[in-house]
Amino acid sequence: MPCVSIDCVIFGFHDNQLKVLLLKIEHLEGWALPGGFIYKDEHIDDSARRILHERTGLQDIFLQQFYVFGDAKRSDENITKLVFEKTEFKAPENNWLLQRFLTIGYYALVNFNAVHAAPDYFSEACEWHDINNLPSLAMDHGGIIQEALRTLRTHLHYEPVGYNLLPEKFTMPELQHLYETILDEKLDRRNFQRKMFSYHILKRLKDRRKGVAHKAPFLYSFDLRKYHKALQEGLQTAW
Amino acid sequence: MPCVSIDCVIFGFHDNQLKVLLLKIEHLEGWALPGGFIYKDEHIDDSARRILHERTGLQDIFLQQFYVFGDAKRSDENITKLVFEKTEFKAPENNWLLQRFLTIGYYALVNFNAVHAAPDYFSEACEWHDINNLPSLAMDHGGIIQEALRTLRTHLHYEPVGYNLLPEKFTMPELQHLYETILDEKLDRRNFQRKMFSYHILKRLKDRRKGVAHKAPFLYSFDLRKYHKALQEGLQTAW
DNA sequence: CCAAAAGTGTTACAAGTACACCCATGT
DNA sequence: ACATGGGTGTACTTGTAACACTTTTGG
Repeated sequence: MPCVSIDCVIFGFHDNQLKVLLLKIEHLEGWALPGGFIYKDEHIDDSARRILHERTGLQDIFLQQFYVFGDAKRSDENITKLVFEKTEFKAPENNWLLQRFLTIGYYALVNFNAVHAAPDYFSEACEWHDINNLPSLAMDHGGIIQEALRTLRTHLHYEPVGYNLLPEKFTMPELQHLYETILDEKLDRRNFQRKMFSYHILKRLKDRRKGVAHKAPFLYSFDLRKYHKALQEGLQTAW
Repeated sequence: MPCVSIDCVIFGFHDNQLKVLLLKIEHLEGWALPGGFIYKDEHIDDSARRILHERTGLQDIFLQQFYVFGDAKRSDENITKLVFEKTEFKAPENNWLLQRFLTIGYYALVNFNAVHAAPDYFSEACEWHDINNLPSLAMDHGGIIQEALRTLRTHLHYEPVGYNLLPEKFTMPELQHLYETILDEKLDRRNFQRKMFSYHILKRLKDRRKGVAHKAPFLYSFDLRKYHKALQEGLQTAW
């Protein structure tokens, strides 16, 4: 479909830091969000899923539309246009690829360790970047990331989030670090645990994390049935 | 811009009922949301504002993007296509107007009494309909209205809303009815008032509503400075 | 044996909920 | 005079926030 693209803000969690997957495109200065176009007969959610799969190899990912970026001037430094200008590829005069564009923002939550980042034809690199230490970004992609983060923070108050970002088994402190990183604020250990328990979406496993310094913490995993129920119905209490 | 439209769900409040402004289009069975297209050099928010102004004569209205409807099959009964089929107007073969469409949903909150509904060239009528008694609707417009209502209900918990839907002066029971109508639930009179006061966005006026049966209620209006501050920062406490 | 992280419980305060009485007005 | 809706206050329950002690483990 002409004049509309999809851009995905793909969040991962690693080393207690929130990461975003970015592409370095040849002949272009800044980094860019993985994006793509909508096929003629495709639901836009399927387009986003397809783009995500191409880039990460992952399927069945938490993915959500969050905003349409429709400033008329946002295409002034259109990535496609710049690439065309610097390569042998030529687009027909007045082709829609060179014109003003809308982009639909989706954000995705993925398990960092399960991702195999795959640069595409036009990309030199596909890498994770720390949300607090982003490189210079093309077009309005910096703003798109900030808006995605804002949305994620809001959603954190109504929906369970950890399942998508953490490995299957995790400790309570790890879950807490995830929340603290997303919200960018310190939380009280004891109150956090009580709140999490109150959602009834966690299963405490028999074993503990071994081999780490200090007291071995319990391992947990999500009770997926209850987790998805909570996702649908929302968490009754906000933060 | 081809293949993308904007549809506005325009909410008004009248007779203690929540209303939506709908168009009856000639040669078309169902009613439709006021919608339109995006000019080449226009921010999509400006497009929405323009469409709203054309239909209601109003400016400076509360207007907010809430979702993109991108099901590939949603254009199977494309309004434009149907109108073309039944009139002398002809579009070129394979014109984008006949193809698959995305629509960006905006919702607007307007003062019912200030609106002068204006049917456009293709419309027989432009009328308010009770949200609980909607006529049959074209395409996926019924779903769009439901999603807008869902969004409005959610926003009601974080943002002040009344200013856009009520006349300048109003009583506390009127404000409460508005909230009850949007949320579709009864609220406690005393707790509602306390909560509203706690936001510090209301000014109690000197006079009361006269000429009604029973005890004359106070009139209030919003403290606009504080109201807008609350809009930006959000209301700290949810419901 | 000790520093550092993990597990657990209690108390104080704020917010939300439920509820009852008095007052003013038009009929 | 009275029915009806409007104005206000108080007790109870629930949720949130602050905080301290004990346990385990690797170094």
